[in-house]
Amino acid sequence: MIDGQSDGRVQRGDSTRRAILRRAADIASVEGLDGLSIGRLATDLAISKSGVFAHFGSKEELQLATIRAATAIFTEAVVDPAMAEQAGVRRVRALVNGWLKYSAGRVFPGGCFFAAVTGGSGAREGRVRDALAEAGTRWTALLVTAVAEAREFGQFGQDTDPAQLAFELDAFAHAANTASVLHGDGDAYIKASLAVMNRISAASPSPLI
Amino acid sequence: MIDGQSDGRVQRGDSTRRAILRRAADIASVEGLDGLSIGRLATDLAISKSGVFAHFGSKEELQLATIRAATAIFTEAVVDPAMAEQAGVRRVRALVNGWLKYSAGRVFPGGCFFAAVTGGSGAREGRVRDALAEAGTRWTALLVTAVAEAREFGQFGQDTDPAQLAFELDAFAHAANTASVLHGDGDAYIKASLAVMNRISAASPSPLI
DNA sequence: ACTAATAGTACGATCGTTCGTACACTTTGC
DNA sequence: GCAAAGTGTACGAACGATCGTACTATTAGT
Repeated sequence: MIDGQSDGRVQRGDSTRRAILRRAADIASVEGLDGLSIGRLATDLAISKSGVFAHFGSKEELQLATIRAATAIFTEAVVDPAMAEQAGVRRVRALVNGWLKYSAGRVFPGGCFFAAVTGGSGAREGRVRDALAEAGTRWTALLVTAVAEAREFGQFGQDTDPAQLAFELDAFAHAANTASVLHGDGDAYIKASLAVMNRISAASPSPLI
Repeated sequence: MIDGQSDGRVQRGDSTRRAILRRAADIASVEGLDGLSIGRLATDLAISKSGVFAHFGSKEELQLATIRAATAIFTEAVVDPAMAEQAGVRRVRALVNGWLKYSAGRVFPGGCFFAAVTGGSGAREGRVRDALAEAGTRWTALLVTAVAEAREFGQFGQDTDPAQLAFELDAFAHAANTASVLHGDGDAYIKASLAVMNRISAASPSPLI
């Protein structure tokens, strides 16, 4: 059959693959990408170890696939809704607030997947680190672009540096994630929201006239 | 001999113990506290595995001792110099700028030890996570206190919320650390410095009169 | 029959941990 | 002063478990 859609075997394979990756992303968000183990995944999902292994061929490939899966989940949870907003400051708000909701709502049990995984894999060299760096770069670029658009629309002052503003907003969000995960401090999200609000209004054009 | 100082055995033991912990902190700052392995430490330091093990009795105890050692290094690098400054906004600046220098200068090869180690150990339960949480709490409290003092001195407006301001300053610092470690982005420290400067001057009393 | 997904088995390596032991040093009793 | 007893550090070997990976069946869908 030419149409791969209707091969039940492949469908079954895709389904278990998805299950593996969803579980892998959850585990990694708590224990890091090195906390992943093929044997443990197999036990958790009641699959044979070799069955899990066959899907990826190596642990590094499993880690990379996990990063891709987590990226997709993140995109669906944060990026897509924000891109549905109109460009400009509304989208900037949607991105940051969506991120905060994504972290607070524990889309991954360990909070933000990338924040959890960066420590422990972010300082090493190799394809895993590169993939993480690229995911980070894409997110930053998205935020910078959104800010730049808002400035073009006159919603931020001309003296606003998009990269700088994006850096600060992202910093607030990540700080809230860390505080929540490590200290169970739910107020951190309120602090972050407040900081974001104030920072955005501070960047509004001619606030003093 | 009553004076315990002169027991050559203990001195030797302390010296190797320090060497183990220094190396352990460096490794953990790159690979996380789970990346620590007794066997690897032994190999790196040309000590027997059991020799390393004997110093701690369990891996968890090694991890806890590593956290304590890293805390001491951090305190010496960041806290002590800042506490030597006069209380108030100068000390606030010294704390944050000292932290940035500590991160940029790679006192630990993986950047900030605690940032690196929190992902992967921060979301789990147990004594290791508790120790990390406590270290974080102490640092935050230090920063909040410094801000509160500055406000008492009239260096920040009365409407300044110390916890909020501390949260934001700390967020900038950590964001710079992450960007530097993950993307090799040295400009992040400049962004963070700028953000800190602006945020502090925004909190200065009556800036618009 | 052919193919794709999964299972089964086994491998070498490394993990944390537990032994018994050797050596260096200190303290004690004579 | 000097040997005996005690203490602390480090060693080497071995343990059971788990790791990633490599094979060869087996099962199920086309």
